[in-house]
Amino acid sequence: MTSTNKQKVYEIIFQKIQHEIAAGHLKIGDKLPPERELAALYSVSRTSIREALRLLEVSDVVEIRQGDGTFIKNKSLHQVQDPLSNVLLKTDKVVLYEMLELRLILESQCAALAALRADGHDLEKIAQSIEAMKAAEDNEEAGLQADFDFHMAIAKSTHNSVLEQMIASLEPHMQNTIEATRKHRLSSKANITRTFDEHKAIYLAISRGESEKAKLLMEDHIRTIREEISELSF
Amino acid sequence: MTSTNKQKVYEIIFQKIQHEIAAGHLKIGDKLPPERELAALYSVSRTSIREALRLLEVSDVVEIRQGDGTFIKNKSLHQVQDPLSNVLLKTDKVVLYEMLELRLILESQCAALAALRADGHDLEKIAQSIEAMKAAEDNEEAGLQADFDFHMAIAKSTHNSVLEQMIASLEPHMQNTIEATRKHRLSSKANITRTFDEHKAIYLAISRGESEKAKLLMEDHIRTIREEISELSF
DNA sequence: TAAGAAGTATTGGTTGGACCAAATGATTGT
DNA sequence: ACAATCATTTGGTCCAACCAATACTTCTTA
Repeated sequence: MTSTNKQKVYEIIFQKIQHEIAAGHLKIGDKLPPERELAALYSVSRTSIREALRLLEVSDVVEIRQGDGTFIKNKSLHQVQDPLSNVLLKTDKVVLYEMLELRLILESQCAALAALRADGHDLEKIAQSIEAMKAAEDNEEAGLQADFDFHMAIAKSTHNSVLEQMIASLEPHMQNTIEATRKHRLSSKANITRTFDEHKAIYLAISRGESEKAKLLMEDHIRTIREEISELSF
Repeated sequence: MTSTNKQKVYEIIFQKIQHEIAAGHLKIGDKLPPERELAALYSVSRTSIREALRLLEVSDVVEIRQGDGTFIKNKSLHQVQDPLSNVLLKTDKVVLYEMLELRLILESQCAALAALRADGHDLEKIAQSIEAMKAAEDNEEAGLQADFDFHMAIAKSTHNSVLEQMIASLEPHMQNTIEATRKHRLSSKANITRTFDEHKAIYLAISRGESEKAKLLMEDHIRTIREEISELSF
């Protein structure tokens, strides 16, 4: 994944084909359309199809036989299905609190794991997102993005790509709660640096390898978000 | 591998680069020569180099950054020869353990929340899945389903639809690990009731509202799965 | 002198077409 | 009915060109 989070063509094709398998459209033993046909189907080059199929082969999802074809070998395991595809994303209060509860579970553990596993590069990324948020005081969109980047950087620091993907899949909801929290906090000058301070404290705990403290601070951070959102009217 | 056992060019390049790393010629952090240079070095096309690098990337041996280069990320993975188990699908082992780590995080909290929130109907569903698993001793598929239903019933008992959806999205992976664990346990009569006992203990803790105990029991349950799966992969 | 902007170079990503190689299926001959 | 041959299909490899992201260098401005 590029730092701009733009997905590569072969990654997209890789995911689409896995989705076809997960959805039952393709079953074990089935033969995929030939490469040239897939290229036409997805409107990409045959090279991109080959790269995607290579990923599927390495993932043991397909078996590729020259002169014969590409066959479905196993159900997809690598790619976590988009868990939120069936959950209506709106600011309905119940769903919002459930999301926050999920975040509490996932992100507190992310913080704990990050404290144990973050390397220098990870810590730099986390620090950068904090600085970016501070620098974006007058830029709501940049501040929003920097806030999310902070949480994403911690998820990456766990060095667990599945966990990382799971957090990434929560982005729309997180943007939503971050936006609501920031709006609330911008109403009072005393609150403006609050998020910064909370993020900073979490970062320090992670950088010092204080796993349990990082976990508790992240729990407090998300519980505080929850309290503030309950104050807001919907 | 073709039926004539003729190796593909990108497989050869993949192995050569791994050998370079294993021999110490390339170290973690080192930057590989650019793709075009590697193509000239190995007298193959840039496409073949890209396919080989893709394999290295997926194997987590290198990190590829557009506009920057290809960097050695990990030492060459030890190539496991023929897998001993046909049940455990040849997925990327790292991803499997990452999945289990995610399950540990999510499901232990599910158990904790279920202990606080499960009502009579929830408890009955959990109990039913345990009974169903016991009754399915000679029916592998039914036992597999009942095992998964157990975990799903606990997720439902949290009364958090988002969390429930998240667990449901892990079904393919969970089916896989459940199947591998069950096959291992069926090899010894003493082990046959092990899953039943573990599930029963979790159920009792949940039914008694013992949140922390339910959490710890589920952690132990999943950690045991992890250990058994690591045994199977030898 | 330092910081920021602009320009340049490097390197990975994608495309499309051509050709090679392996496997399969169809056709022909015995 | 079977074997040999040929044609077709489909994956493997190659190539050159172009696009996109990142890093580095140079220039400008305060």
